[in-house]
Amino acid sequence: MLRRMTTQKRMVYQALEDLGHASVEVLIEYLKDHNEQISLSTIYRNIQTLLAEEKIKIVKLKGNDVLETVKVDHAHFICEQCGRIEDIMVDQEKIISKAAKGCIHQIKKCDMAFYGLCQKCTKETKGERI
Amino acid sequence: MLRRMTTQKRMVYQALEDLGHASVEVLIEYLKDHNEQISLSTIYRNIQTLLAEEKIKIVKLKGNDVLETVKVDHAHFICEQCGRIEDIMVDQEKIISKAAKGCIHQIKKCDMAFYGLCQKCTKETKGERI
DNA sequence: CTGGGTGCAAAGTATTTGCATGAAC
DNA sequence: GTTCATGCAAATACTTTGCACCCAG
Repeated sequence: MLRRMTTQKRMVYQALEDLGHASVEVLIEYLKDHNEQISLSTIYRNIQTLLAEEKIKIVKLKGNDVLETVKVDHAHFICEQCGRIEDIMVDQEKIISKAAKGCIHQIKKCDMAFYGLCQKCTKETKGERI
Repeated sequence: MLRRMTTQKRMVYQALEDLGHASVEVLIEYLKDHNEQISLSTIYRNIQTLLAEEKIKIVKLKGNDVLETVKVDHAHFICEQCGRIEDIMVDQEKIISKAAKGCIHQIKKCDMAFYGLCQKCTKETKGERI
């Protein structure tokens, strides 16, 4: 089955590029806000199509599903206070080889998410203490 | 609001202990199969309650949500071939301190999932090649 | 042209909620 | 006894699907 690139599909993909990370809900809201001419069912269908084509992927961060375009391997940082999600680079190869040592299985790749306080929230928290 | 421990809540928690990891669907099926006297809405309500009490948590592995009881920090290994999910131990402290070096944010904890071929599937795959 | 894609509305699923009754503490 | 939890059924998401029409390749 040949996959076509359509206006709507481009809209969905572009929205995810713009947003960086987005839940289905946020993605839909974004598309509506930008007055994009696209129906709900088409959004859902294109999410499925793009997932199947591996142009986007779905990850669970802090208990919520978020979509993102497929990028080079990276980990996520999630601020527990403001909810901000950011990409961070880590040496996945090294971590995988470390983990592989204590593991009888053959590890190929990994997903990582780090949680904590972002720079902004850290400053604000310190400020409160004065 | 005082949280009570009820028969049904115990059933939900126990089922997750027994199963190790389970999607909501599998959990429901398990409870039904064991002829447990519990209604659907109570299952959902207890999942919410247990999550709020942090007695269980929800993680996304290979695109699916799974529930598990809260255990000491561990990572997950997911076999890409058979879907088997297993807990593996890794030195999270070390990984966090490594990640923290290249990051302007304050990292407190992390979630990790490793993907690959489990021991069994590795053997089977090798067998095929002979 | 032709077959995959779209919009709409309707159908499915999954999850939540209101209310009277039952059971922890 | 209170107050929270349960069961049932109804309500509310959220997502998928059937179908006629449309457009990318």
